[in-house]
Amino acid sequence: MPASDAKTPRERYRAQVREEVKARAWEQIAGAGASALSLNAIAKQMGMSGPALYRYFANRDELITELVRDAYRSLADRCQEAAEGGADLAGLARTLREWALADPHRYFLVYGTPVPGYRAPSDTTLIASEIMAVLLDACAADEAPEDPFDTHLAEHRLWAGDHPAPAAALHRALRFWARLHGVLSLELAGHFTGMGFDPAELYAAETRSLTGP
Amino acid sequence: MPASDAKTPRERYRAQVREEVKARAWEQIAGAGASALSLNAIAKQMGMSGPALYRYFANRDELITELVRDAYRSLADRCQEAAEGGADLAGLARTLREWALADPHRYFLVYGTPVPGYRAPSDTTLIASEIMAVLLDACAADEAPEDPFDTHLAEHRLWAGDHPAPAAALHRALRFWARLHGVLSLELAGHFTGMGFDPAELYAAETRSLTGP
DNA sequence: TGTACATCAGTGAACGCGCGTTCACTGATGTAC
DNA sequence: TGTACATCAGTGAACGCGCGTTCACTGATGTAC
Repeated sequence: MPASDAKTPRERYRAQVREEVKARAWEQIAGAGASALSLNAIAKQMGMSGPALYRYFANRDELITELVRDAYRSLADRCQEAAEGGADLAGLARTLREWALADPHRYFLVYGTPVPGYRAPSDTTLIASEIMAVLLDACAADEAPEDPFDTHLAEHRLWAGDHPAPAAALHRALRFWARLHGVLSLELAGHFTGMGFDPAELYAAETRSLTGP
Repeated sequence: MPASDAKTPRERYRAQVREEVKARAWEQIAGAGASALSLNAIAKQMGMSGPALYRYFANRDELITELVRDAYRSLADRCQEAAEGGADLAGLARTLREWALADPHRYFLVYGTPVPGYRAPSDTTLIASEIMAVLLDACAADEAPEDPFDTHLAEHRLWAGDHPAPAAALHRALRFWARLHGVLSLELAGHFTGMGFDPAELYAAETRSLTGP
């Protein structure tokens, strides 16, 4: 029997059920947050008994891990697509915002308050650095004035791996994350509700501050 | 009997126990997050039976509300002290960071992922606007170049109440929140760990971006 | 093509746990005469 | 100063709930000869 990607019907079925479990899990997270995620509740919603899920996930933590991985993966994919489509920093900023607004709980699962008692798997770091690479490419294409922080980064650039971007570009990348994340998480956590201005405008202004003169 | 602030021994005792309950609650939040807060566990830790706490708090939600209020209050106080001490924007930025680092969970309770199923009481809005007023004072003292977002803010400044700050100052205030919050929440959620650079330096760089040329 | 066997999905009962909350109660502390 | 009464802190038992997880099992689906 040669090595093959062809899936047996059983494998296909397994994958299908796993996907449905994850879909229900997202619905549940959307309703009550990640810490309220319950295997029993998901099973009930799918018309199965609780223990049945243990055929598909070793335990609750493995399910959460899978969700975090998927969330991260989807952001990385969106960023790479955007970059291949020729997006600049402003384009990446738009991509990030669209991704975040499309599903705030997915955003929070990755960038929000850490889920108590949950330890992220190490391979999410890999995905994070994929995203960072896309961002650094976009940052390296631009020029920025010198800043004291640049000299700090010039000596602390391990996190950039072997990416050839100059320190000023690293700084731009961090600025990108911090500024956009600042607007997004305040907005998604509801801190702008009732204030009357349009968060999208603030997001746009912060985006300009990254790419402007 | 004239109206009086003098507390009876019983009142003093009640206040004392309430404070200890809250202190234990913070310890618990520090360990497992706000959504894992348990009245029974707090009671046990204090050497009392579970129902005893219902003498002091109507229910779990009231306790959380009290914690949120206290957290907000303490930040507002720190900001006002700083402002009275003549702090400028950079000084306020330092105050915010010190407050956040002193107790990350307290920070998250206010600015982090919303606690599922919990609705913040309306009077926290009042405290939030106290903080905003301090910030606007500091922002009004400075000048900044025109930005398209300023014109948006000029027509959406209800959130600033009757504060006389010009639109550019409102913009600076929002920038202050968004940029500093961006660094802080990424840092506190652990997204910079292992990257090798010093988050305090990034925070400082972002602070400069608020007050610089 | 049919039969014998292995694999695997799903069930139902059970375990032990901790939760928020109520209730009727005891005992100590304060108040009024 | 002493006695009678009201107030209130705290207890222990109980209710109903849902959780994650294990276990022995049934029954259907696939595989090998």
